[in-house]
Amino acid sequence: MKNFEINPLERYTTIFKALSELTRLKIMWLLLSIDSKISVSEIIDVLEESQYNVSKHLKILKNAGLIHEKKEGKWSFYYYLPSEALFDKYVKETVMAIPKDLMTKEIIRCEKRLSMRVDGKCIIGAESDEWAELKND
Amino acid sequence: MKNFEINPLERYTTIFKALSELTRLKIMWLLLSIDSKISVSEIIDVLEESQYNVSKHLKILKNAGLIHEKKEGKWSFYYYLPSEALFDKYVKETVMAIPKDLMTKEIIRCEKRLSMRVDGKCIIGAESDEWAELKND
DNA sequence: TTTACATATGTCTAATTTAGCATGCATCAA
DNA sequence: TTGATGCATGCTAAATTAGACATATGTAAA
Repeated sequence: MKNFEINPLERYTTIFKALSELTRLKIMWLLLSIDSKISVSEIIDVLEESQYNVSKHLKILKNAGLIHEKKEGKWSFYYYLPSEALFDKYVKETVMAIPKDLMTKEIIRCEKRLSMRVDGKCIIGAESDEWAELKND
Repeated sequence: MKNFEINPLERYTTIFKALSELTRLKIMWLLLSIDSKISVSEIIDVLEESQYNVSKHLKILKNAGLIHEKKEGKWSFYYYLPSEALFDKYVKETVMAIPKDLMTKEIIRCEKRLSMRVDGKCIIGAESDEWAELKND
């Protein structure tokens, strides 16, 4: 984690930088939109990105303080936790102000992927046949 | 100027990227705060950055669509022009939500520098003795 | 028409960032 | 215990970015 003691303004540039990359912006948008946590493999499926990229981008978002992580068994779940800070609230509003139709594909794939959960839990792995059947509709 | 036709989402990542660097964030904050245009040499004096850096960072902000430019004689003035787009409005609110006390030095230097204008015009150059006397108070 | 000034920009280098690949480490099931 | 799954991370090369320096362009003043 970066040391913001040296220059407190860096906390803000770090947040903007975290949102300055396409995959991270998509992840952030999804986490702000779905009112639930999501696992790494689910994000991999939704965004069709490599496991490496998703993991690393999640770490950058997390280090910026934008999202949080919770481990459950072998899964790592990431989620957005509303903050009381004014800046953080506006960051959320800003990202949510991105026109929804630019995220159509991501929304559809995310809904499909999350609907495969059993009892609200992420059960099915990234490479499952069930997802393979669904994902390219 | 970047071609946002390829992926319209890049318009948004480009804006976040423009704000992800310290000097540019300071410039943006100042332009949002001072309800007036400001010349390149005034910014150089206020932020104590090189002419090269200020020019280049201004160009990045301008290419992101965050600020605008107006040439007057040998001066180039930059300014913020409020936008009707929801995203742009929230970007402004977000930047303005940065605690003011993190910009104290910049505020003071900017007020001093702008007070040196004559008839609202930027007259005195960056290297003038008058500014040299004031700037290190 | 020189000269000074304000600004932009091209080149080089160093630092940072990104993706691909491979590997390591848990956890869980068989 | 073995193997499979979910995830993190170290290494490398490629791409991007930032700053220093030098120079070019345009304007205004002498």
